[in-house]
Amino acid sequence: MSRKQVARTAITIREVAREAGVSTATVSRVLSGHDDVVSEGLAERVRAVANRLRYQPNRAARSLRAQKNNLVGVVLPGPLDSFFSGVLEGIDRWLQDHDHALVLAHSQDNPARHRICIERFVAQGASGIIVATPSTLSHLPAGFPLATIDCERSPEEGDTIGVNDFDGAQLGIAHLLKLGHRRIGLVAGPAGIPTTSQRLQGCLAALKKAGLPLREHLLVHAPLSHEGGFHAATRLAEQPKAERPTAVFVMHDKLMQGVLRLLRDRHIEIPRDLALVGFGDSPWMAEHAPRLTVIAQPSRELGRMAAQSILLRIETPSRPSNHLLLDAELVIRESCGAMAPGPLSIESSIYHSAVVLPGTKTKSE
Amino acid sequence: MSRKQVARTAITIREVAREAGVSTATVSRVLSGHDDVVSEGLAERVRAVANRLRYQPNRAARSLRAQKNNLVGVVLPGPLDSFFSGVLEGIDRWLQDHDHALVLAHSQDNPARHRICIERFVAQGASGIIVATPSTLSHLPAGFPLATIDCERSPEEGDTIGVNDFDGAQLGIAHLLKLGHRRIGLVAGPAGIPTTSQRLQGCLAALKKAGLPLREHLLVHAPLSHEGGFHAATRLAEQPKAERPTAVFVMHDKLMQGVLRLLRDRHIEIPRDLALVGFGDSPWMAEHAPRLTVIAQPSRELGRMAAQSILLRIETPSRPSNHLLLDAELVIRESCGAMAPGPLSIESSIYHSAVVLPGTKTKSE
DNA sequence: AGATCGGATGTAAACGATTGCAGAAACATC
DNA sequence: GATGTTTCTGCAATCGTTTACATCCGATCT
Repeated sequence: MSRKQVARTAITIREVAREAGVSTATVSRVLSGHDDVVSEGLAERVRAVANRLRYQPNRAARSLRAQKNNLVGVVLPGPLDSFFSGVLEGIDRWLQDHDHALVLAHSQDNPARHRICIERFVAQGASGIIVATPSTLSHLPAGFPLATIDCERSPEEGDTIGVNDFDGAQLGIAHLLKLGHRRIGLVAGPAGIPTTSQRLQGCLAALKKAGLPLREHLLVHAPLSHEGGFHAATRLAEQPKAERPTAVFVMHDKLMQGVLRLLRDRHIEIPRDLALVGFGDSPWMAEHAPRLTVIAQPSRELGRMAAQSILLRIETPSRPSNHLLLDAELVIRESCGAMAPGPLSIESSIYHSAVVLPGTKTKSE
Repeated sequence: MSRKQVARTAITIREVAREAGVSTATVSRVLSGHDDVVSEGLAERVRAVANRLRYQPNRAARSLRAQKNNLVGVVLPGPLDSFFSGVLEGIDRWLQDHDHALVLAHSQDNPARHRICIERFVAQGASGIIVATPSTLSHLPAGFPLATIDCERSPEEGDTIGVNDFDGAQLGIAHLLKLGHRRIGLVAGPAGIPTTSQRLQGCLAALKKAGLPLREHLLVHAPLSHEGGFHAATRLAEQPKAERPTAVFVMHDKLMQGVLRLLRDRHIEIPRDLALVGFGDSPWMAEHAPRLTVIAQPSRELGRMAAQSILLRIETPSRPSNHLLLDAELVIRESCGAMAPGPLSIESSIYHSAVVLPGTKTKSE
């Protein structure tokens, strides 16, 4: 009688209970894993019925009762570059494997919007929030589960996960030193932001360790843009010949392409005329001709750790906040001459190419 | 008496009601916009109290009651390239502006995972789903609000939003023809997938319109990878000199870098020796030296339309499914010689560069 | 004046899942 | 056989909102 219409409403625990001839309590106990108090036979029967009916517990009801929905809010800046894409993927993967869902919001690099995103997450009752945009976070309840990625924050505001920029930069310089370079140009991001200074300090430490001084005229700061990189490179190229660097460490993805442009304009060939090391994990750097040696940030790993942290904190709000620093990695490719450029190995990937006639049918419209 | 502890639980509608001296029904009516039946004075008082207490309605309860949570699931393939990032941003923006939240899941290019993602969304009671990975969708309830982006599907399964690859490709060829090129190399994706054939058909149409035949030996299919592009370009470069193309249309981001590599290996200079047109909107193509002329897909727009569609469908499940095709756009840059390469304009961006002393303090540890 | 109407507010029943508590068997112990 | 113990299952309250329905009250109409 009740199915005079096609069942438009999802099936509930009550229907499973009725069908199996038990109470809803029993069904709940079986399906929620508290089945250790239910006799095995019954449990089996209930499971069978639930399965047959394709029963899916209603999340809203569950959240209401449990006073927590398994949602984790993630706030990212506007356009997702490869770094944030990696982070996002890492977060997603961990959350999916741990029965949580990822609610995404772009702050669009707008502090007001950023604020709104966070407030909305709190209002929606998100269990926790992961933020990857440095900004003020004053407006969330004290003790709210929070993790920040790669943005320096006062440690008392939740967990922080970051990249060890200092050691990463050291790696880059050390590599160049080992290849015999002594005049190394440094193209850094804008002074004053933590990432820039960490990386710079790493460079200095590596130089010092080798007993070399910093040549101040070989250090250039630039805003994080194509043009920034271009002009920084210009400065280096305009040094008197004897002072000109034999290698350059470009400490940000966004600066690299401008640098490359200048090198091309001046017919400076990599790695013949100049060794080059980048920082970041944009895929294009791996496929650029020549392929660029870089310090790669473990972006996926970063996301994974952030997700892990936030879940731990949700579980145990009182646990002391922890602060992770993941190591960056030196990926040696062709741009320092440390690896022969060589031709692409054909066997490195399955490929095919064929000529096809233009008669191929495709449904138009 | 009730606040012997710090208020750990969020405040509810009941507290607002008590504080304002009215019933919960009244509060609900005021706050949910059905305040036209409530006298203005009371409504004002209630609003004031709610505001003072920073009352935020509980989403879970609301969802449970309303039988719909305002969540839209989005399934994307594994690593987010710039296209999908744009799509995602477009979706997010629209949803944020329309009181819905974006729940993200990566399918990691894995059909099984893809299936799981969708099932999970359905189980979580998502109001609708947006999919951008072509795959089987058989396992979702008939009539479930669904929108697909840029993957050809049978039209009865929800709304579809796509790019007009046909016209886009025509645009690219037309541009090259206008510049006087007659031998145009075509580097296409793998045969058999809809995107490839649409673009190819567009090329043919443009050639036909100009009264030119397709030169079959100048058409090469390749798998979507660096190597694919490299080998395709190799084929073209190995044509007898008289047959060698004066321009090449590379119809996929992922093929472009391989092509560029070959050109560099053979010292073929762009645009002097060869004109080049790409397809896609990867930022690196805009900043590559030389900057590449491309057919750009309106990725953000695509996302926006998908979100808009899905909300309309959620609102009116019965409405006829619609199918959008957005136009791609020709972005003329330097790689065809149609625009003088010229130096970077300094005034095009605010920049600064400075030499700083290494003494800058940064907190270590 | 009494009946009627209509506007403003409150009452209480949903929504679906979980869980403390109580009750009912089944079994052991004295 | 009565009582205690254990094991299993059901009852019913609960989470916070929304909303159909009842109620109340003042105003209008006859």
